[in-house]
Amino acid sequence: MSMKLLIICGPTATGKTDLGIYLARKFHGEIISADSRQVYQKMDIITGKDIAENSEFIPIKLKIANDKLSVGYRLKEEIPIWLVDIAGIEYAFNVGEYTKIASRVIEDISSRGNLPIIVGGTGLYIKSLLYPLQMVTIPPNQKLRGRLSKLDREGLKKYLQKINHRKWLSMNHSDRMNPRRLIRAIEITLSTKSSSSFDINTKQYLSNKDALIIGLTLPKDKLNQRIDERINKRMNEGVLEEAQEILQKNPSYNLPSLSSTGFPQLKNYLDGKVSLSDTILQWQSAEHAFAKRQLTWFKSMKAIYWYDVSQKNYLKKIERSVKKWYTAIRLTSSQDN
RNA sequence: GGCGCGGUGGCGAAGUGGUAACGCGGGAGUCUGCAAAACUUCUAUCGCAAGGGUUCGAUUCCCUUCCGCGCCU
Repeated sequence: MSMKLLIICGPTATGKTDLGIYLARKFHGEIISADSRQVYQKMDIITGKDIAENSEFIPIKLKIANDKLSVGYRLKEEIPIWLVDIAGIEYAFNVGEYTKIASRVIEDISSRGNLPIIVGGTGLYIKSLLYPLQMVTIPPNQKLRGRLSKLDREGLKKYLQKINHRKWLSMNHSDRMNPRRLIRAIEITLSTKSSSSFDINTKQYLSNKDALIIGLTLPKDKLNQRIDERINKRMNEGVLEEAQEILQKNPSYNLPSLSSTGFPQLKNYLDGKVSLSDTILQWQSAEHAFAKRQLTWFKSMKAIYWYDVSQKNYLKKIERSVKKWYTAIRLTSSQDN
């Protein structure tokens, strides 16, 4: 038997979570968030978690590498949403950890006879679940990164060319100009040389997967309009207070969590550098740009079935095709089992 | 009415007698452990308010007009 996995992706503000809950209710599903920012605790408003505050976090014991992370779920309308609020703001969460944890959770849900539904807008996280074997699982080396971050682009380039010229040649123009990518490339070649720390236990858990990928989208102007409305809503819900509180507790600003869209803008306002109306405008256009990047990422995933959320019957259409997929017995691959 | 300053791409903003920095915004992309990140690339081609003049050549100098801002009466 192949394992069924439903995936809902798309840019922000298209109603992915609502759809997830709707489908979860129909098909005995549980949601696994694929969102690189909603993994952080406390950032409820700015990150748009949209889960009632009184919904408790229910931890689950799973054998995972890191004890700083608490794996678990929160309920929204009685549907579990996994992998939200699992890390502290000061923690640098990353794809590798996501892949490991999420795959365990998927197995867990599946083994209980429920349908795992991945919901999120972080394209890389979703990709990492679909093609886990290709993901090189070498953990970040903070010390090395610290040292390398002192080099400029030329320095990084020369270093990489020296230790792994083949890798350099394989990179495209954009990546060659990208310090982070250069550092990562160096990190990988050094670590592969020194030790055999390849962590291949990501398993082939999805090698016999049967995934249906649904993409939610909107015409550009409508999408931007929704984004703007959402930001206004967050302002009314008190993002400023939330941001203030976070800033007071986390003086170090180069945390991944604090690079979330909106945060730098709000920080500028709180520091008295920008007016409130400008802050909102800046946040809006940052969010528009983010949505655009999400869209270009998802555009390249050919397996996605797209639905325009502004169309009338999209819900029914989705439900119908999910039902068809979910109840079908997979015949294509006889190697399963 | 008089005097002064200014009118440059969607916005902000440099600049020069030989034909337009930069920032924002916008478009198109990259992507295998920071991905709501980081990075690449494109984005004024009868052009620099309008008209006239000087000049081999003016966005840049001169004159006039229009518009904006400030001050004065």
